[in-house]
Amino acid sequence: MDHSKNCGHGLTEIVALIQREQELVTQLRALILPQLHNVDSRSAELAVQLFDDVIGCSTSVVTKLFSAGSGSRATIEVIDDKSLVRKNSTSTAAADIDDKMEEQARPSSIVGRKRRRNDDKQSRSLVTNAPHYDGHQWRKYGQKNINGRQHARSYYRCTYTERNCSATKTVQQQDQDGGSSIYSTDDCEVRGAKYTVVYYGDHTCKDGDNISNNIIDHLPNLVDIDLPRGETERVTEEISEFEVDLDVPALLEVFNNSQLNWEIVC
DNA sequence: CCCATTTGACCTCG
DNA sequence: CGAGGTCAAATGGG
Repeated sequence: MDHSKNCGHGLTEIVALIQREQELVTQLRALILPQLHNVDSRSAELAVQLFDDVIGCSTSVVTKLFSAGSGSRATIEVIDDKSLVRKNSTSTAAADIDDKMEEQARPSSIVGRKRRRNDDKQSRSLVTNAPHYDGHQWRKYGQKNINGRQHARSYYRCTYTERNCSATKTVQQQDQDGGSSIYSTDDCEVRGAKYTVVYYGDHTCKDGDNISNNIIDHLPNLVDIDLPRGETERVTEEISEFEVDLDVPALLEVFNNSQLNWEIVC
């Protein structure tokens, strides 16, 4: 991949900047939401939506930039795993029709069972240290070992599927350099680990106003780090601690790292 | 007993 | 056919 020496130019740089922005927003959200919820749960709810909107906007920018450039060389890094990301379908209506035709054409070997892939949903991804602090409540429905990855990928869907909420997400812990241990129980490593979170679809479950109120309450349940059972408990403990008494040093560390990355990019 | 998670089987797509 | 995504029975915790 050749790239111009000039800093700050080109699609990839812009995309990298936006990715950084998304990451920072996510971290900011992780910092603010628990605090805010203690003070005013309504504001916390509003903040969740605002954060979502901000991230959604920047994702749209990336999408537009990419389609405008339609360049072949720039690989969108906001989405770091190409297998996760299908192009955002421009013709949703057509896709809909396709879907229905497909439904009919399918051999009905599967009785009353239909598996949909996320391909036709809007996807946006970000890298974060706190994949569980996204303000929504998720239920895990699967976990998979991915080829060439040190850590399994976890699959989540919105808890409120009964309310026609089709939002799903996948969480993939990024590989550590060195790769000496597959499942490190080292606190530092767990804390410093980064996760690629890919969101599919939008939350349509926001209507009820009692939903977001208990989001934060359940945060410890949202721990989705792919560790063997015993270790999950450890992490849960750690997150609880994090929630009750924000781990400011760790967050500062994160922010400091972000600053470093900024310098690299610009 | 209810509900969330785990886990292996199954399905879909490239 | 392999890899990734989803389902659903089993399991365990509250």
